Amino acid sequence: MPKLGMEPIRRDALIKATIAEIAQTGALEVTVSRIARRAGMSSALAHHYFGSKDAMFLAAMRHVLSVYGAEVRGALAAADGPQARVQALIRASFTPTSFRREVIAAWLNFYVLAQTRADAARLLGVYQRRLVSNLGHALRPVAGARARPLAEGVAAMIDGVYLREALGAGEPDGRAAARMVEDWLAAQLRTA
Amino acid sequence: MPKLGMEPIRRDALIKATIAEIAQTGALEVTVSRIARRAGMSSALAHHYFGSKDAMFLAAMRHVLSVYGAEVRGALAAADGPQARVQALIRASFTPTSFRREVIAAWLNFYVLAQTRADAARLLGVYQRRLVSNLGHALRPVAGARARPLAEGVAAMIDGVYLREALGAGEPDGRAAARMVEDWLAAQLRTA
DNA sequence: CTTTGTTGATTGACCAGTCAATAAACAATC
DNA sequence: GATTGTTTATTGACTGGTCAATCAACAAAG
Repeated sequence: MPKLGMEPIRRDALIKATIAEIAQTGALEVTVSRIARRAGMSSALAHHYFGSKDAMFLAAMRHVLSVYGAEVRGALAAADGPQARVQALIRASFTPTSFRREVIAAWLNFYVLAQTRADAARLLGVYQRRLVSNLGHALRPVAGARARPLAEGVAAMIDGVYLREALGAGEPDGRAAARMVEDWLAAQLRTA
Repeated sequence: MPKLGMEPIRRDALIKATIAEIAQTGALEVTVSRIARRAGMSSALAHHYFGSKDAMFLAAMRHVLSVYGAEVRGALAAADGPQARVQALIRASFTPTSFRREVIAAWLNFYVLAQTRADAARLLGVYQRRLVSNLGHALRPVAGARARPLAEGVAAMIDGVYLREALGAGEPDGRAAARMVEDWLAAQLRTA
């Protein structure tokens, strides 16, 4: 039965199962056994590949963050000019890939984890600062000295819209969410 | 040793200890024993008064939400005129009472809890809708038909600023946070 | 002596992590 | 191409510990 080269497949399955399990049962009740069962293997194998439950959490976080990071880079590469770059950054946070119940739930749990776990906080901080930095640079040609505070406002707005969608009843609407942030930013830019 | 009339005192101590413990150790590792010890009693007594761990969580949530609700009502009562009411609503979310690391941490954990626990979601939903509703009514005289979408934007902004402060390194600065939301709203109102 | 407050001890369940054992795939040697 | 050994994949069974919840018993106050 055992086939070689299973490691990457198993790791991937476990990471996805971890995210799914966290989203479904909440971080309070996730167990290695449940994750492993969802990923179609024994809990012993999960330990074999990740060593500990904590390591699995961290790996899952890194996965979510790297997917998001890739999306941002892709959108930036395709953007032409300052306005387009700002728009790309905002919309990248609300693409169908990232803006799904499951992924949103993962982000929420990562926020909570980052409150007490230093490594999680560090990981999250990197991405948060990068977003503000990216926004700041993109806004510089348009807003000059106001670029930095504006970038922080946009970042806050993105997070806030994220939250409300995560907790709202209906299906998350990425297009509407992005438009909201863009509208608010546009109004800011129109005021001297 | 036993003194009569201890129930309200014990309940209060347990609720506060629950919040403190969640903030300190994170929702993943809270145990009834730790909470009870922090509140100065045995775990058996904690069960005696609340019946279950879940009930303690819910009671703690209700406490945080009721404190916040009282603050909002107080601010609204003292406000005169539409602008003052909007300002009061925004600032009430960032008073020193509510805008402390510990309370922020509690809110974050409640958000996560609300993803999987129906009663928590219901409780949170009531307060979220009330905030948007309050903001909408206060904005009506100033913004007319735009009041509702503006209210949703302000609410999102409040949540977002909350989040970023909760995860930032420095001490939360409520005054600056409130000013930021007010500035963004002012810019929105200045555009037809 | 009943009500209220309080705890130590106990229980039953569960969980993270370990380990020994098995089985396939691969590789080298004869 | 048969033999032998090595690596990788995989699991069932086990362990040490912890936790939520229960209970019996005790102490004060009315």
